[in-house]
Amino acid sequence: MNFIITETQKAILELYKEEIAESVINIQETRKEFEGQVTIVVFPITKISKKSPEQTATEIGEYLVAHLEDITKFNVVKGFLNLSIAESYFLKQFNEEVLATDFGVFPSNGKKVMVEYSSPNTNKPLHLGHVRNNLLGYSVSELLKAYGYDVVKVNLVNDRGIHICKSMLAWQKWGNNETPESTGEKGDHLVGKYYVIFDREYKKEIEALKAAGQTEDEAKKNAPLIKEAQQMLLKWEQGDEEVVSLWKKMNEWVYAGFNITYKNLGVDFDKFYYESNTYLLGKGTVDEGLAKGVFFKKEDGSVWIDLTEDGLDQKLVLRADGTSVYITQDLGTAEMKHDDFNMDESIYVVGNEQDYHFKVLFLILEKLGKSWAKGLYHLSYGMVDLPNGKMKSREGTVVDADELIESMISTAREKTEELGKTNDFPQEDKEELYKNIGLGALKYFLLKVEPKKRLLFNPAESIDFQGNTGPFIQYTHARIKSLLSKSDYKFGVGSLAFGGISDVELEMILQLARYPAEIEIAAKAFSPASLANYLYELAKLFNKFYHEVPPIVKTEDGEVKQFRLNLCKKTADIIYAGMLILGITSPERM
RNA sequence: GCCUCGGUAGCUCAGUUGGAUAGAGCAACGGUUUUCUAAACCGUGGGUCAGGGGUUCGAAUCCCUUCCGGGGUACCA
Repeated sequence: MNFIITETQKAILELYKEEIAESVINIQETRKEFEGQVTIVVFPITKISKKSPEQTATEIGEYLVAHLEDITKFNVVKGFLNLSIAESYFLKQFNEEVLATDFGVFPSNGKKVMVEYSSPNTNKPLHLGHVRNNLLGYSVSELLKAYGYDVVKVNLVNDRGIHICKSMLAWQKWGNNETPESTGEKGDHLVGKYYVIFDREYKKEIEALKAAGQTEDEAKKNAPLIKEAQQMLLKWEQGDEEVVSLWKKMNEWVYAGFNITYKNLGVDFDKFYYESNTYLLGKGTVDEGLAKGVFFKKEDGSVWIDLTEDGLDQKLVLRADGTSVYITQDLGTAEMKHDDFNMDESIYVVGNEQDYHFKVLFLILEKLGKSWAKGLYHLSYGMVDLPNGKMKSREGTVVDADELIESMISTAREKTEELGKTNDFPQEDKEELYKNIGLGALKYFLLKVEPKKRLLFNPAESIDFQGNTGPFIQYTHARIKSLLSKSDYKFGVGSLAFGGISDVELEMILQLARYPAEIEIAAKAFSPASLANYLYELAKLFNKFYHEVPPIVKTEDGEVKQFRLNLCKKTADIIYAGMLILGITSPERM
């Protein structure tokens, strides 16, 4: 549409004798209720024309029709100049751009980006909140790949700390040597069970101490269990053999469990980092900061940075006893990751409760003069809430990832069998299909919402399979595939000459042509949600088209048939590719 | 208290740099299948875009302010 902007600039120069910036020309798609396809908003131009909006629009309209062959006519509604563009223009665009094999494929941009996501704690199984993180991280990675980046997916596993010791201690005390093998339980669930047991017993002790006259805070500190857990952590840090081997054993159980969940979710990683290897990092960075005068030391020996000039607070970066805090580790880890991969950009997919932490982290790295600090980005997303509030692993009020996946698949099975769609499928294919549909519904449900918004999940209401859902889009794809196979489709660029394409067909061309721009928008915003909504609009439009047009398979006119089949084929291709970016597979049949 | 992110239909959500009468889905009601998959399509009803003020030819969108909700707030990660 650039030619319209250029020509409008010329029109203004000729009519009103003034040069005008491209940005002043506000161009948009014409609303359906008006005639035309492209609209120029002329209000901003009236300042130059010194005439009424209607008169300005009319003058420009007349100029454009006279000078551009592809603009056939125009109409003016208030300050809106609606242009009708020749059908041949769109047909040409469709045949030459949209049907090209490299349509929507971005060449490499030569940049490397790291996406860090998942980052689980190894003391409990994954829940719905983690699922959102994983799907978002995976999808953003795919999106950036599609946009031309070289992507490295990493997982920084939080495999050490007091929380792990809690599970370990409870298992030692009450576990009776249970193992995943002996119980048949998934390893992460087994370990999580002891985390819950710890919390339950710990609370009992707190209550007892409170009954004995201690305050809540005292009781929390003095409970024997928490002291024992802290002892255990100390031993772990000292390399105590018994503790370390228990830690290794239980972590292995958890990893085996996570691997299954990751596989079911369809997410993967190029590299794992373990906090047990990185938690001592960052002290060198602290020294560097002190030397550069970015940090300062207090009398007690603790190290701080003053960010009050940046509207933030003073922040501790190293304790008085020389041990690190969270941000110390993250400073060190950031440097290490950069040394390892030398990436241009780095995305941290982490929940919004850490907004402040990352703001501080990035600011510190910038103040330390790290050239790569400006390429860091915190992809912050909202919590997943249940109707009665937040999920809490300790209290067992969570939607478990494995159970959720399982229930999505069985719902897909029920619905599909109810519809009788898979009666002639081999058993293996059926299971594959149910998995694709169930996960398609789940993934789309979570990804269609803008990341930063928090999201409500009501376990009592099952995730839909109709309307604005994954299965709806998958269904559209399957429908097209069926149609193409029945029509014996062969690719061929259609004629430019034939007339009479309908409104829906025109809309489809426009919607299809938008795909590369949508990838770009989504990639720049790190937002699979906008892509998801685009794909939904495309699928919806296709279904409308499918109903309005007489059966394509039986179309007599070869050119019309070819054109319509091309529309179908391209729609299926884009749905397939776009859904893959969301991590969703679109079946051939469903 | 301060910082930060949200508040759009009964519910779940779209709404790019300010543009025309704010859109979908679900739920409710009604209709569509001798034709390529009805997980579809078409229609009806449903709104003080949290409230107020301002800027503008024009505000869900920008500014100010109040209310409600989430999160953070210096030695947890």
